[in-house]
Amino acid sequence: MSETNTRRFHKITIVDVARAAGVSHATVSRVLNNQGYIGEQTRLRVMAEVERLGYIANATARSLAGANSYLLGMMIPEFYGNYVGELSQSVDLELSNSGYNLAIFPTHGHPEKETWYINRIINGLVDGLIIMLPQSLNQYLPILKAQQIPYVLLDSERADPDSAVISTTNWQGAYDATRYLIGLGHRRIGHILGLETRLSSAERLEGYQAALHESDIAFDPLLVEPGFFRLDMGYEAARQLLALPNPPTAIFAANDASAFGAIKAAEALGINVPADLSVVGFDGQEKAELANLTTVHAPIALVGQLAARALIDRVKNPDGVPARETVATSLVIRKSCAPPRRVISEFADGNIGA
Amino acid sequence: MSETNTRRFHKITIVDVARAAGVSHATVSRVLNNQGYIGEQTRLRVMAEVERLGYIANATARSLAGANSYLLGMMIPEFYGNYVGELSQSVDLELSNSGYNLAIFPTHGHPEKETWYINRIINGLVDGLIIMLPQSLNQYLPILKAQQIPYVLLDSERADPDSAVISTTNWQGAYDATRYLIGLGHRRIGHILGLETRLSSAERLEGYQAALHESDIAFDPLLVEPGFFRLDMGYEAARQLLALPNPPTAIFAANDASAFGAIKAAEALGINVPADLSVVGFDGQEKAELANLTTVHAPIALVGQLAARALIDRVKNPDGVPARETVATSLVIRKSCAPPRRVISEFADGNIGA
DNA sequence: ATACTTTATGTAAACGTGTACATAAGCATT
DNA sequence: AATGCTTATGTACACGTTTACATAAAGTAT
Repeated sequence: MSETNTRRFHKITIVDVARAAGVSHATVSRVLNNQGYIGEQTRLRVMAEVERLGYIANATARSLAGANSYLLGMMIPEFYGNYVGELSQSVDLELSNSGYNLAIFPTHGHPEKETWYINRIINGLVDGLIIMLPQSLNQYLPILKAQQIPYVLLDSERADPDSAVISTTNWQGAYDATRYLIGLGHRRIGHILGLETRLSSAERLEGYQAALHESDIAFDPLLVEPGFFRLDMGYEAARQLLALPNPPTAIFAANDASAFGAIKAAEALGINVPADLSVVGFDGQEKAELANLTTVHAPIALVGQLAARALIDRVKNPDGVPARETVATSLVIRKSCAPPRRVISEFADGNIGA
Repeated sequence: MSETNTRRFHKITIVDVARAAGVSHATVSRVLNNQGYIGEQTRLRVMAEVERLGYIANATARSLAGANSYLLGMMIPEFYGNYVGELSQSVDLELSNSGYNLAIFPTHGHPEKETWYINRIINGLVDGLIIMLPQSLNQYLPILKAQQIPYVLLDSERADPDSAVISTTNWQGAYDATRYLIGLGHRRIGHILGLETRLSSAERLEGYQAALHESDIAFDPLLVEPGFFRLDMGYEAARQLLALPNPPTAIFAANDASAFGAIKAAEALGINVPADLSVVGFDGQEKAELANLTTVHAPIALVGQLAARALIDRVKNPDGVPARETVATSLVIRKSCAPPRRVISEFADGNIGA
C-alpha cells in the first residue's frame, strides 16, 4: 500500500473500516444503513471500528450512488426585509427537529440562477426543495416532477394544482385592508403593486380591486404604481401617486417595505401620515410594529413550519397526496391610518358615499 | 425502508455526448473544461452535441472526481434580526458578480450542526466557506486547514492569525459608545453582554471597560448582565440592571436586538428613555433608525463584500496570503440618549467626577 | 533519415458509496 | 438424505466525472 503523494491526508473511507473490521465494504455499508442481514458480532465489530477510526460517510459519493443526503434546500429570491430571514428560521427549526439540515439558495429572482440551482439539485445536491416566489417555475416544474424531486411551493394559493403548496390568503388580506380604508371613509385609495412576476402580487391587487368594486368605487388604473416589493421603489410609487392631480388619501402597499417607502415619500413631501395620508402594508414584520404601521399580518413562522413539514412528508412519502394549506392573514391596526381630511375633493368628484 | 431512485428518465451524461460526437468521453470532458489539447473541429462537434442534447454536467460526480463546483457556502448561526440577511445579501451579490453561487447553512449555534455541515463541505459540498460566528471553530479549524478548504472567518479581529478574517472594530465601537455616554455625564453605565462564545462579545466588553477605566470609573461586575444578542434576553438583562439598588443611568448593549429589549424593559417599568435611561446599541440595523436608537453602526454590506472577495481569492489562489481586514464602525447618534437626570445618586456615591 | 517535440485522442483508473446478484452456511422440514 | 428457507457475507458493477498515462500522427530540428 504505497502512499499516493498528491493527497496529503488520507481520508478514512468505508474501505478502511471494512479492512479494519475484516469484512467487505458492502457489509460495512449494510451495517451503516441497517440494510439486509448482518450478524450481531459483525455489526458490533464494524461499529467499533467506525467509532475508533472516526469514519464519516462521504455524502457526495452517497449522493452519486443515489442515496439520501438528509440535506434539504430552500430557494429564495433574496433577503428583502427580514421576512425571508424569519421564514428561513422557522423552516430550519422545524427541519432540525426531524433530523434534516437546510441549505438556502438565493437567486435574486434571476431565472438563470434558478435553473443553475435546479440543475445541481437534480444531480443530488439536496433531497428536496422549498421554492419561494420562483421567477421561472414553469421552465423546471416538469423536470422536478419527472425526476421525482420532492418539493413544496411557497407563494400563491393558485400555484400549480398538482404540487404541494403552502400559502397565505393574499386576496383576502388585501381585501380586508382595502375594506378597512373604505370603512374609514376613504374613496380614493392607491395601491403600490408588488413584483409582477409573483402570483401573490396579482392576488393582492385583485383583493384590493374586489373591495373597491364592492363599495361601488370605480377602479382607477392611475392609482396603481409598481413598487416591486422594495422600499426605494415604494418611495417612487408614492411620489407618483401623490403628484397626481387628484391624489389618493390612502395607500395600500403590497408589502411592508414598499409601505415604508410610501411613508418616507409622504414625509419628504410634507404630507402627514396618518392625518393626510393613510398607509397600510402587508407582511406584518417586526419592523411594522416599531414604525406603528397598520399592516396585513401574515404568520410567516407558521408558513415556514408547515412548509418544512410538507417537504419532509414529500421526501418520506413521495406517492402521497401533496399537502396544500392556506394560512389566514389578519389585519393589525396601528397608527398609520385615519379618516380622510380632504372631504372637499370628494364632493368635487361627486362621490358623497353611502 | 429505502426509497429506490427509480430514474424514469435517462439523464444525458457525458458519455451520451461522446457517443453522439463520435469521440471518447475524456475528450468531451476536456472540451468542457478547456483542458489539454483539442482539435478545433472536434471542439465544435462536441459543443454542437452538448447544445443539441441539452447536456448539463453532474456536479455531484464532478465533485466526487475532485473538481470545482462553483458553489460557495456561508455558515451562519441564525437569522436574528435582519443583520444576517443583509450580510447574506451582500455576500451573494458579490459572489454572483464573479460567477459563483451561494448556499447558506444555518447552525443555530449548535456545534453538532456545525460539524455536520463541515463534514459535508469537506466531502465537496462547496468549494469554499465563509464562517460567521462559529461555536466550535477550534474543533474543525485544523481539519479545514489540513484538507485545504478555502475559508474566511467573520467575527473578531482576534480570530486565528493564520486565517483569512474580515471583521469590524468591536473594541473601538464599544469604546466609542461608552465614551459618548460618559461624555453625556453618565458614570453608572450598564452593559448587556453578547453571546459569550463569540469573540466579538468579549471585545465589546473590553472596549466598554477600557472607556470606563480611562475616565476613572471603577468597573462594577454587577452592571454587566448577559443578553445573548437576543431581544428577550436583553429585556431580562435590563430588568435585572434596573432593579439594582443603585441602577445604571445608561446601558450599552452588545447589539441592537438586546438594546431594543432594554428599551422595552424600561417602558414596562415606566422608566423613560432617554430622560431616565440612555441606551446605545451595536450593529446599526435599519430597525435602529426606525426606533431612533443611538447605535454603533457596523457597515455590514461592506463586510459581506470583502468576505466574498476574500473567499474567491482563497479559492483561486490558495497559496496566497489570507486577507485580513477590519472595517471601522461609527457611532450614529439618535434620540435614545440624554444626560443623566439623577445627579443626586452620584453625589451619594461620592463620585463627583473630575 | 533520425530523434524529438507538439498536438490530439483514447484507455483505464480513480473518487466513495449503494446494491443486485452470487454464494455459502445453518437450520428445519420432509 | 434431499430440499428449501433464512441468515450472513462477498463480488462486482453502477453512479458520472476528471485525469494520469498511453498512443499516435504531424511537425521540426538535426
